[in-house]
Amino acid sequence: MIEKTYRPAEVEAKHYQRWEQSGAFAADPTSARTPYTIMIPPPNVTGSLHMGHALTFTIQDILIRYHRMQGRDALWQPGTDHAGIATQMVVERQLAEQGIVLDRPGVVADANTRTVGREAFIAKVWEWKAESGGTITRQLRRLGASLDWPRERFTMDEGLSAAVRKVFVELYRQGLIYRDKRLVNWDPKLHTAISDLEVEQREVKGHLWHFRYPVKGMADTFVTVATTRPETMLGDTGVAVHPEDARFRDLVGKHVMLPLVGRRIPIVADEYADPETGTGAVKITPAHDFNDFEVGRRHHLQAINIFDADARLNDAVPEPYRGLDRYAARDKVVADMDALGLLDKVEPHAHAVPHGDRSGVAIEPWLTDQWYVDAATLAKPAIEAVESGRTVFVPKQWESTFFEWMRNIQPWCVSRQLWWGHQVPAWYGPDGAVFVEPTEEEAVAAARAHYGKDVALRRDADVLDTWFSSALWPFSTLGWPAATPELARYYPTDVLVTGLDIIFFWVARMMMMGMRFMGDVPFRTVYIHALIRDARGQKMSKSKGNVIDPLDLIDRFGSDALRFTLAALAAPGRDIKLAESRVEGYRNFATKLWNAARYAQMNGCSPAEGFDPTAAKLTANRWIVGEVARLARRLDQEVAAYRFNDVANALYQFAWGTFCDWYLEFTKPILAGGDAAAQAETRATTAWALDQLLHLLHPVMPFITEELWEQLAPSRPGPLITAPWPRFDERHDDAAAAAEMGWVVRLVSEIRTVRAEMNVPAGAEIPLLIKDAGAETQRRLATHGEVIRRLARLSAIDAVAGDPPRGAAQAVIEEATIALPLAGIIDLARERARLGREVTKLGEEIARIEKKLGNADFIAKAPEEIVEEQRARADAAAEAKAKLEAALARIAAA
RNA sequence: GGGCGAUUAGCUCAGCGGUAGAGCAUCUCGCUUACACCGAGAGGGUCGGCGGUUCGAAUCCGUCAUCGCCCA
Repeated sequence: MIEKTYRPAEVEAKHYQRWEQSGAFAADPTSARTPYTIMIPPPNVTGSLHMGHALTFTIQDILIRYHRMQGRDALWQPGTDHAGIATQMVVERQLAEQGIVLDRPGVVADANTRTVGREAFIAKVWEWKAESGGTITRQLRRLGASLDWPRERFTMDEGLSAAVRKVFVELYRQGLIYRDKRLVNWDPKLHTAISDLEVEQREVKGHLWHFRYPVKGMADTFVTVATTRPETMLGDTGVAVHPEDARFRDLVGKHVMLPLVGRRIPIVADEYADPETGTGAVKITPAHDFNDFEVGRRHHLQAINIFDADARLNDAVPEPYRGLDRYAARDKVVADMDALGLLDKVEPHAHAVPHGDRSGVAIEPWLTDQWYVDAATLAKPAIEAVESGRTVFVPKQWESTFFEWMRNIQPWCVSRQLWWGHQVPAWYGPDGAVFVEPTEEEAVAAARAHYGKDVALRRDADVLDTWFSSALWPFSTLGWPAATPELARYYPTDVLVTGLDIIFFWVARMMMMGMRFMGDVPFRTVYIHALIRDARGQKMSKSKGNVIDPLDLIDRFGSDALRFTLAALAAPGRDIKLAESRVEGYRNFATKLWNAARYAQMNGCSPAEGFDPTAAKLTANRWIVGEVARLARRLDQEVAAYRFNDVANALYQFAWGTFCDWYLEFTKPILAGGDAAAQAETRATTAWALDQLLHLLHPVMPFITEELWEQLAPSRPGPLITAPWPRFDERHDDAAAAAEMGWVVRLVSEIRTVRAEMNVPAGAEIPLLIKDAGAETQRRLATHGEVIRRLARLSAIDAVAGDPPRGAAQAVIEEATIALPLAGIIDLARERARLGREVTKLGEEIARIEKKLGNADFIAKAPEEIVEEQRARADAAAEAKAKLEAALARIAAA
């Protein structure tokens, strides 16, 4: 017996365990079925489930469960990435609490601290991973995600690491990886280069300092430059002015004497200097600004590095400034310039300052030796793959974002100054010669061949960007470089699902590497979903305190309710504002479904062996069969178009509206009545329709549907998760039944409206009279009288030949006029007013349509069927209006 | 500064060339044995402004305004 209320917590744990243990999530490389593959975009191993995850994984799970039921060999590949910086930070912080610091250059251990070496540290990270690294994978289970867990991979696994080394070596040999000295985003706190994508611009209220630089050889002549970073002036090697700027034309080619330093630096003409900004002259510090670096290159200016790894001033600056932190240096430079009378003015100035997204400190453009991937070359085939449609973006508009980024892609700095990650497979000989090989043995052999003897080699200390390994994910997880059956079968995958915030991280890099090493796209479709925001549209963040925890919502409302909410809100191309009331609403929906199942069970509606829905005889039953078929077809279309909001809405409307509000109500008089055959057919149909609904809902609400599937029948051939997706054909449709039940619905609704407006007590049973009923209407009344009586709370239904009695409330339904004789109950004035409003409304509609039909251009140019439709509507409205006017006349006469 | 997107019922959003919709909220009535996490009914919108294309525009185009996001 189904309990009175649904308790998600127990049900969810039970079914997830059963599914997982029974192998229901497993792909089968040996099967003859067509594969359907989704690679999980690997979440960060340090991460825990947030709303963005909940959305993206709900969508992926819907797709996977749907296609699994469709009979596809579904592979949803799980795993996590090693998140170099994030993981290293977590473990470093833990060690710091115990007074242990990494033994890195510049680190001095005092009496209270011990140091840990590289190998020991890496061992600590693995320990941490074993203990705490499974958080997100456990949480994904709470969400119901049906990942093929035994296939779980980690980017630092041996197999995936071998793939990384192979790719690095091959790209190096092909000249697509090289070492270069360029400006990188340097994080002075974490002591590593970081990617552009890990840099966030933060609006900072700073100042614009105006410095006067004396022009050499021209007494009392100064060039005034404005800067937000005074301390960098110690590294200035030029001043730029716009070539068209008349104010400075005479100064181009001359030099200024850099104050405090005493360096003679040139004034150059470069379009980078904006005459509208600041003073129109701009100081150039090639070693510490990306734009200045380019200017410096164009004019052959020296690049003087003035910072060390901590962003303290180094020995390249005059003695008094050495060793100062950049902010202390700023104060001192400003004070010293002021003392020299060279500080022209200081203005408040709000500007964007790049910050490391992990460390939170201002990043420093810094000249270092790093490893680079020639991304522009790798991007070309990826761009072509999207141009030619081999990979398609949904929604399509994201393709332009992809192109924009890929066509302007910069060299990809892949080295990081960390310990946790894939160490660069490069070894250096005593003279600096580099040997890039997959293994140390091979490097040693290469060195021996090179030097003619064994020499001591030093391995490059850097590790690779986490995204380097993630980029290989679509094939490295399948066993590449080995030619596994999985690789042959599941690559290219069907769809990559991700949010737009991460489009470049995953999509771009996986595309580049997939094209290069597999010769084919990694995924045929890229589905980009929206970002989740809070109810007010703000980005969720811990600092704002507006984070909604998906696990908290699961605890309170159930996993299915959260999943349904996310699906319902996942309209393509729009941000999602999540309000808790929505989740609550869909929890109610789950309860509604639960209760509908209880009703079915209490009335003995259990699945009938061999029941053929197309052979049902009762109109109501034929109707619901057709409605189920219509819903299933609709869902197929919506899933194919990735319209998850429409999937959810169609299910909601059908389940709550069509099935519960109407069909189950229709079954009540039949099941309470006497006809045994009708009862048996109705029980079987109810059970059947409910079963179909459970199938159709399962991808979105897997837990409650599985539970009801189990409880509604004593034995089932298997769990719902592996049940085949329902398929229907035209034999399931019955247009006549649909028309007939539609009429019943309209009639009942009309009577209810009149009752409510006339203030008929809800419990009162009143008679219904029908005037001018045609043969079909009479037949329908005879067939459905009982249902109509019950749903509209009528005492009797009678056809009348003449006019209904005075003082009856009236309404029109098709050719018939219905009357509710309420003499003494209804307020005639009120009824007159009501009918009058109806007549006016119809009159307005008729006038609108007539105006259209009176337009010769409309008749001439609009499609025939549109014109016909308008005529039909005008006729119907005119007929209804005539009947209501007659009804009004009868009242007026009373 | 460049690009993208949004502006539709009190709120959150669908609809994207031919009758303005949903959920929530509001109001009225109702414990009619599946369900008060419920049922029945109702009210509420000149679809941001202006201009254009079209027989016809919430829907296409232009422009302005406001608000977001991304990139400089």
